[in-house]
Order: sequence, then structure tokens, then C-alpha cells
Amino acid sequence: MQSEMALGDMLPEEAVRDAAHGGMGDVYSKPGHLIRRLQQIAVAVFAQECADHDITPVQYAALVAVRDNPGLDATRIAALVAFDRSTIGNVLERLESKALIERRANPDDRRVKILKISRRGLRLLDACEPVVQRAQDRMLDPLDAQERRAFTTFMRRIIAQQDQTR
Amino acid sequence: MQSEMALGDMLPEEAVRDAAHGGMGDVYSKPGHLIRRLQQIAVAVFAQECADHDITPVQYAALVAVRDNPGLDATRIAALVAFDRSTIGNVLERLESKALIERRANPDDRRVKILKISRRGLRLLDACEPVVQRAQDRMLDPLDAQERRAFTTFMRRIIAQQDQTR
DNA sequence: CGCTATTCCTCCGTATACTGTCAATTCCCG
DNA sequence: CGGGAATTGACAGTATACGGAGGAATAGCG
Repeated sequence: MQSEMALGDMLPEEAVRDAAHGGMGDVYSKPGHLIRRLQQIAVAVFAQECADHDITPVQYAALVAVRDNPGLDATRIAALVAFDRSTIGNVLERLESKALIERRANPDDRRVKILKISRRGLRLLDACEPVVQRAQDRMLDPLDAQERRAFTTFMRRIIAQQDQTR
Repeated sequence: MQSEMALGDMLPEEAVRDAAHGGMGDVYSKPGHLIRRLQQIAVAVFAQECADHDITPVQYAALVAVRDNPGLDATRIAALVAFDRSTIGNVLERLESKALIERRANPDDRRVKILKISRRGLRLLDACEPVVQRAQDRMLDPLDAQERRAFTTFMRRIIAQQDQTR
């Protein structure tokens, strides 16, 4: 491993460890980086738990929103789950192609496509919901009950502030 | 507004508010969703602060990693910032196309391309670092000093557990 | 009623993110 | 030394994410 030795006296593994667990000044310790890692983990855990159901976290959230608010249009569903309007179209398209939702034009306003969950979508959510709950629990495993509440509160507060500012 | 009235007695805005701030059973209150929102916010705040510099959070993290570990290859940089090996290639390509880093083949191991930050990359980081710090601070604004420490600790603990499990 | 502003959806372009695959290369064990 | 194992970088495919452009349709004002 000549290339690595040429870099200095440190083995690459040590260099990695050193940088990754360095002081607060490192990128790796900043909230932005930690949040990105958290999101990686959340997606990975969800994918593991829901591997059998062929659904992503985003699709799951959209599907729940459609179920709980039947008859809403794409823009309003997007606002509910905080998706971009450009993104929601593709997500709904995938849900429709898997026959989990139905999209039909609104005769009263032909700009709008009304959304409704299908029987298949309902069955999938019934099967998924306990699994998703387990995924959430597994992720927060290192925190006790009180810490989980605090963690959730912190996240909510940051989000609420941002929603106001916007 | 026929379509909206046709949906029920509730105005759409009220429906949105009701669902978004509903009980703990809603998707919108689960950690997975909150984490996704946090990540959205982190990216948005970073983009606002760094609008003049044409750089993304991911590119920034990779650039810092290359600066602080000159001579490492793509795989090791990816491990540092917790990117996928497939993702890091594109990111480094963009950094190289903006002349922020240099990639050159390692004569000792022709599989490897050595990475090094350019003078232009160094200038950009010098200009960016205070701005990035401000972005981080702005995001955690709703938390006081003690809460910030707790929040960071919680995130670290979740990440550490996941890294062990992996 | 007609014109303008707004709303809703779709498409394009860019960037991130991960899985899986592949070829080239190097390592390591026998 | 020779050949299988491992590593590295590149690529394809899928999905999320966001800004912006554009068209169709409606709403609202005069």
C-alpha cells in the first residue's frame, strides 16, 4: 500500500478515525452533517423493515396522507407531507403505477386531479404500520423515554421556527 | 372553489392544519418524518447562506475532507463523510469541473486516483467557513446552549449505534 | 363580459443517494 | 510465480429533492 504510506506516518484507518471523531470544529461534528447521517439511517432502517412491501419512506408518507385526506389534490398532499410540488408528481405516479392510489380528474375544476387510496393501498398500510413503528423504535433505541421526548421536541421546535420564517 | 367544498365541510387549509398538527399517531409526528424535514431545512439554510459560492452541503463536506486529508483516494474520502462510493464519484467530478480539487493517477497503484484541494478550493473554503457556521447557528436558533448540546449528543448516540450495528 | 392574475399540473435540468454490476488492477495465499 | 480474492473507480437504474418554465384552466376585478 505504497500510496497510503506516501501520505504520511499515519495509516489511513487511523486518519479516518482521527478526523471522524475529532473536535467540534470538524465538519463531521456539525449539526448539518449529523442530520444528514440521521436521515441516511432513517431511510436505511425503513428500507430494511419494509423490504417485503416495495415502498419507500416518502411513498409511505404520501400514501398515509392520501388515506387520511381522501379527495385532496396533489398540491395539498404535498403541503401536508412537506414535499416539493415537483417531487409529489413522481411519487404519486409511482403509487398509481403500483395501484395503491387512484387519480381522477375533478369535473368541477379540470385543473385538479383528485386523489384516493385504493383497497390495495389500504391493505399495504395495514401491513406496514406496525413495521414502520418498529423501525422508528429501533432507530431511537439508544435514547430512553425522556430523551426521546426531548429529542422530538427539539426537532419540532426547529421545524416550527423554520416554517414561520418561510 | 367547488372542488374544495365538494370534499366536505372543512376548508382545505383547516384540513391541512388539522392533519399536520394531529396526535402522535400521525406520520407527521414520527421521528422519520421530522428527520426528513430537518434535513430539508439544513440544506435550505445552507443554500441560502452559500448562494454566492455555488456549492452544496455535500460538496462542501467533501471539499473539507479533501483539504484535511490530502492524498487520500475517493473511497476513503467517502468513508470520512459517510457517502456512498457511487455518490462520491459524481461529487468529486463536480468539484473537479469547478477546479476546486485535482485528481491525478497514483503511479504506485493505478486503480487509485489521488485527491488534492486546489488553491481555488482553499480560497472558497476560507470564504465559506464562517458562512457555514452561521448557517448551523441559525438552524439551532430555537434551542439554548444546553439544549443544543443535548440535541447533538442524541444525534451522535443514534449514529454511533447504527455504525456499530452495521 | 373580457382581461389579468392565480392555481394546478407537467416537464426539464441539476444534485444527491444507494444498489448492483463491471473491468482493470493489485494483493495474497499456496 | 500463478490464480483466485479483494479493491478501486466507473456506470446503469431507481428514487428523492428543488427551482424554473410553460400550458391549461379558473377566479376575480373592472
